[in-house]
Amino acid sequence: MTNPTSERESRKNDPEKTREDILAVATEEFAAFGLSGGRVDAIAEKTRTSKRMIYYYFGSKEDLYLAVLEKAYRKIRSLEADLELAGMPPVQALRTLITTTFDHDEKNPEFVRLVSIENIHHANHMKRSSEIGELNISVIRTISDILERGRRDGTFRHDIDPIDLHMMISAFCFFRVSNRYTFGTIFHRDLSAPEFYERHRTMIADAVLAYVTTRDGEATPQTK
Amino acid sequence: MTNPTSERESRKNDPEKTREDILAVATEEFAAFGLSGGRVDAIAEKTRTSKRMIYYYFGSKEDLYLAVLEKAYRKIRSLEADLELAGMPPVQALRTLITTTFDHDEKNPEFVRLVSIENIHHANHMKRSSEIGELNISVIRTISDILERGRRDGTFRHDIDPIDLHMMISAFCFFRVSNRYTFGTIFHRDLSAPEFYERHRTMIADAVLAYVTTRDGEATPQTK
DNA sequence: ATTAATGTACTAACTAGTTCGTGTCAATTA
DNA sequence: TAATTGACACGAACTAGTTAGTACATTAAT
Repeated sequence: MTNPTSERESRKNDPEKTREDILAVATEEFAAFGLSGGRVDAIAEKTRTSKRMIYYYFGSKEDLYLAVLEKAYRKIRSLEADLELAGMPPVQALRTLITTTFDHDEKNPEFVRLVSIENIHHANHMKRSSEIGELNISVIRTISDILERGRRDGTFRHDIDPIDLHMMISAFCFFRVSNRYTFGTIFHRDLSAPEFYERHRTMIADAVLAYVTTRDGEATPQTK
Repeated sequence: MTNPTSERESRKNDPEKTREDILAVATEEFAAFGLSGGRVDAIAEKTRTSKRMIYYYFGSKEDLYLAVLEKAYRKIRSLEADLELAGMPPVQALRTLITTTFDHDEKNPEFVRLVSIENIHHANHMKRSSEIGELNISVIRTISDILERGRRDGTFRHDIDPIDLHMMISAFCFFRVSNRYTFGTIFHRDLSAPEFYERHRTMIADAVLAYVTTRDGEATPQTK
């Protein structure tokens, strides 16, 4: 019935490629429309395989979403690892960490969007993931080390918590990407435009460094 | 036919209350589950009225969502207006603006979530809103004025753009709330816990003030 | 020949939006 | 003053279209 003549297209099984293909398409779909907004059928259509395969490999929509999320986190983790900040003087190490974070978020808006989406869902999928739970504490050790050395050589203030500092750095870099659209609409400024890239990158690093290098007590005046 | 006996519950028409009721419930629903995740039927059930009324007053799910968003923005706008920062010395004015923003985001997580959700949707609804488009530029004027006065009396650096500074302040305050869940899961730290409130509030203000008060050229060292 | 991989066609449940009919109230008319 | 009318406010039940997930059959690989 289905094409009895010669042009019978033969199939090639390639499980890994199929899996990766689905993951890539799903990443796009979920990053674009969210978990509830993303459509399994839409993913299936954009894939060179079928919906059946999505369920064959990933079981459910939610598990597919989790796989997408895990892949995104795996990527950022490897980035932080090979920075070799331990060899640099503290100020330079911190500046490098900040600009690296900045560049990462700038270049990976889907990652930023996926994390935003996961927050809308109260991080419920992430909680179920053994993988993501473990593998993000390395940044904190890196920051602790930089802070420690900066304190010892007298350049950094003494009352900074590493997780707080990480939050501060992430906040800057993340917001610029995550809130692009509302910000752009309200202030008529396209935050993804190249003209702001260098300026914001420097500004963010300057701000964080200005903070960590202020003397403890006299930090900043409460009044003029 | 319908209950011929005495217990005929009479209906009271109260259009404004009905409208407000729907809006309040919809705000919760959309903030909790997003636009695609939020269910019109769920909203209808939690309301003391029916689904018919939602469509009667708001026309469509998307228009209801837009109404929710507009109401949220209307609220923050009124807050910024009555601050009277013009009378304060620049450093104090800026610190007040920062802590006010911080407190607002802290106390209105639904607002933060709605804005996150709107960014997932590329701010497409906001773009259609005449109301939101106009009414948020007042902050920029306020910041411009503070920066101007700070420059004149020699406390602030000269190369700061008011919109950039607003972004910086928003980023800090917003991220803490918007990324609560993923952050909490990864670092086992509940950012909504009261023990961090004062510390983060001070930290954020200190960081911004440290940045704006650094001398222009020597800002922060590129290397140690 | 047995298992792994894949495609087609389907379904059960859900979901945004609608239909149709009823209750409320205030202005108008008798 | 009592009855009438019509615009607005409201509710229950329904519909048409979608959407996540599956049953079943078929083809490749080892």
